[in-house]
Amino acid sequence: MLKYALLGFLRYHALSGYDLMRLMSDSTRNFWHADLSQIYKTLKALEESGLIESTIEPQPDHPDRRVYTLLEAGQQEMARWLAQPLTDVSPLKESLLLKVFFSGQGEATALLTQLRLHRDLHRHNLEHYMEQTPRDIERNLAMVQGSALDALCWDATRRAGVLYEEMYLRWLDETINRLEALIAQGDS
Amino acid sequence: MLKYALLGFLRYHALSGYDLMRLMSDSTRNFWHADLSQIYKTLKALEESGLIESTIEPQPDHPDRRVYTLLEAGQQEMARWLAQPLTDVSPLKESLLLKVFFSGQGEATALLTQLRLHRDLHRHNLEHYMEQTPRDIERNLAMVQGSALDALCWDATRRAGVLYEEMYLRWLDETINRLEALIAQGDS
DNA sequence: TCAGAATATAAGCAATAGCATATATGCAAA
DNA sequence: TTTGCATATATGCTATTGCTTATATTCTGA
Repeated sequence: MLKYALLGFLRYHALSGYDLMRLMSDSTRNFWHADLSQIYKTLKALEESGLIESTIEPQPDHPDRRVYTLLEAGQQEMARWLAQPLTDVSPLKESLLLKVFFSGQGEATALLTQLRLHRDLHRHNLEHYMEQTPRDIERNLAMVQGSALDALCWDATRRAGVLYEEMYLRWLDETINRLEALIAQGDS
Repeated sequence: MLKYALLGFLRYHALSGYDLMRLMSDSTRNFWHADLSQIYKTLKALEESGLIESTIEPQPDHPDRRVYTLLEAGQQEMARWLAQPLTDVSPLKESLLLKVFFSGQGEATALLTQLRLHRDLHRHNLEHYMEQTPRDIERNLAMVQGSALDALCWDATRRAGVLYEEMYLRWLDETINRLEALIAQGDS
């Protein structure tokens, strides 16, 4: 679905590969991301498919950039995708939970250390989504001249990031408490 | 990381590809999953790498099954993986949120329909994690003769699934309310 | 003047994923 | 007897992912 993420952003505004990478990093990172190499490859494939086109644009103080613009075919493809209902919950992959699941085979104290580290990481993420991401979204919305519905949609996805991090922190606290209690009992 | 998921289960108990598929479906589906074809391919690769071995086991009322057993090298590889700290939060990919993000370009009412559908899907998932998954986990724990720490770890990951679904339902309610309010204002 | 960072583009390649397809055995219900 | 489903194994193949690597321009600070 990287294709649609790129078409989606280009539907707002002509952008370069590097712009797209930064937009994703700012605005969608809690639920979508892509490697820069993947972005360039997919842009190339989209151009070869006739959905977008590009031109080289010199810049005064930076290297030249390749700016991509959505073509009518790309516009229609994006509209088709948006109209298409999503009927399944997408399955998640979560590395930490996989490790927790099998950590009964390891050291409870090592798991505890791991969970404490992740609590800090998630705190940091939460802080970012509550403080920096609203600013990034506001700036990016202004840049693409988004509508009221755009604003609601973008903020709703940021809000999902906030709720997710809060949920994760609650789970981490709970699990750390359970582990501490088990260790205190001498069962490991 | 499918390799480690498979090694992890085999560390408890010799199992077939089909057993592993069912164990994953029962116990880890909120944070890990794999296609059956991938499971078979990975088991084959693990056997070729000398981490596991297999034997064919006839069954009275079912087709023969190939049972995989962990070798010492596999045991050590799993222990190495468990001891290795996970220092990054794994980035998520969430198809619905990607669609929500770009739905400012579509119809607010179509998005509303989509969100209502997902609310039902997530309710169903939550019910499953609260009712069926504890039974599956209890049965599977008994089968592998898990320790108290195993029980805590397995239940903790189920609990993460519960909290995730509750969070998601809360987010869906919130977002549906915001959309309804926007539509009532006539801004879309 | 040079090094480091930011900006900017892009290919190589191995690993992973996912869907489709194929084949077979055995049981239960119509 | 036949059909459908569960059980069970496994390959083909395309798409996607992710990490590495490469190259270049421009600016800033030491």
